[in-house]
Amino acid sequence: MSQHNPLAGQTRPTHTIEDYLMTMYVMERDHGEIIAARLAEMMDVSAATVAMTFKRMERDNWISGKGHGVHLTVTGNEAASSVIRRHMLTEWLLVRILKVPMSQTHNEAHNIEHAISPNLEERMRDILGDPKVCPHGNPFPGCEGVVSGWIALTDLPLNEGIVLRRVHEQIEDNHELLNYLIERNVLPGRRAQVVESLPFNQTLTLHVEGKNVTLGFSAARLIFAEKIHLTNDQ
Amino acid sequence: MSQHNPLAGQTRPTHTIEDYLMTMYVMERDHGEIIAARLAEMMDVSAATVAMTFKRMERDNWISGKGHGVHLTVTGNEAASSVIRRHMLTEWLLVRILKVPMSQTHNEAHNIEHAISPNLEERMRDILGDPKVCPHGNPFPGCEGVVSGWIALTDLPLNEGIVLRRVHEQIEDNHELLNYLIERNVLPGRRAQVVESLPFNQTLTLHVEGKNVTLGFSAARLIFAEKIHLTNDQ
DNA sequence: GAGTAAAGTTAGTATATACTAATTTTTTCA
DNA sequence: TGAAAAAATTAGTATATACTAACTTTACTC
Repeated sequence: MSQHNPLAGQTRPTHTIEDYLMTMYVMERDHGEIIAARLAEMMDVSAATVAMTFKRMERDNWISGKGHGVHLTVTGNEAASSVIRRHMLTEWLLVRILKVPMSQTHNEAHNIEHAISPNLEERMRDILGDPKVCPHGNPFPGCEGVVSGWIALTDLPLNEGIVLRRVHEQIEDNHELLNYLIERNVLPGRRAQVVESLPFNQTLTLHVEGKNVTLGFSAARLIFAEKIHLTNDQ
Repeated sequence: MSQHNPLAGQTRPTHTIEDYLMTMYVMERDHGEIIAARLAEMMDVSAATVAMTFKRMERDNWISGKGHGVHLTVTGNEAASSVIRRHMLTEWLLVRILKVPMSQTHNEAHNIEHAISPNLEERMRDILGDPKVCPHGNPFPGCEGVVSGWIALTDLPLNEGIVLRRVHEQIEDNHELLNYLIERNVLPGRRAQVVESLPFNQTLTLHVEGKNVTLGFSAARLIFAEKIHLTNDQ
């Protein structure tokens, strides 16, 4: 209803549209283009539903372009950035204040993010100290620079000291994998080493907190770390 | 969709249904019966919409009975209690942790309450110390006893020391009135005195924090206080 | 008890969101 | 380039939620 007037671009998107915008934002950020079929998979809806939703989104000026040329408009980008910020701030609130286990923060935040007003977002930022990355290490929109120096596990040299920094958004949506990682201390801030890489097997072994964890390349490509420099440590 | 199966009673109600349940719960608690026309006014929807929604609610076993005989089922009561608890815990979180002004907590919480999972509710209760009333002094479901001794301003003797305890839910939904009260320190915990009552004029004057505030009876009936006893003070 | 006012219902319409099935369009690759 | 695979679209259907307008039923009062 509110989407169907000339002010649509200014109006807050529905929860559903906010979900689409978030996913599309990350897709465009990482791959440069938006494939509706991928979106359908990630959001667990049919391709037909995505097509219909795209029509409404285009009508309401969140996106423009057709087929593989779809991209967020300026308004769409702002709306996506907004909901992603709210998501990340909510995650911090859950982790820091409410002591919600890391395995659940993403899912809980996914419900709450849509219900945060601009005023409340401001209050959260105040209390939580204006973070630049979410608890999983993914950057706030506009803070991509903070993470650009972090290197995928698959691209790191063996047996070198590293600090884990980031578990990509795509993993956050995979509950099983995320739990697997959390239970094994594959988490931002932990010191680690890549001790083995078997490209022919598409696996890699990480040493964290005294134990070895074997990861498939598909996951390892989405986990980022920083080399420990003598001058820059923590 | 989820409402349309045999497990409906077990499933979480939609946001809309949760809103209806909350309002109906308070109505039944305070007036013993549910009048659809009142509900329509309070929720700012047409009577026809309420009628249609009641049909779905009856189908899904949240309510039973017809016309003035409508009431919440046991399942409906539980669902209503649940969302009211989440609302009140959210209000405390906003007030205590995020320092959101009292004038906004109700409205902000009204969006967020629907997005709180049972696990998160538990975490909130832990962190917030299992409160028995919301920041406005309204009782958590099952804790009505805590507030039953509090007396409406209209029923208090003049010039006697009192502690304000409760601003009724009905006032929370009236933004203008709520702001008027908050700006004048008519808030739970404040000491006060009823210094004048003019039934012929349907007004009453309260002395709070060094100033006089004149209230219409319709509001004063919905504000409750406790007499200051020498033995039981705060 | 009759008549009005209040409350409740029904009919018809609209939008957001989803689905399946059937098609069409694009891509990719041999 | 031409066929198979992948992606996108259209058609038809369903549900939750809302509206207005027209009616019916109930309740209250003189």
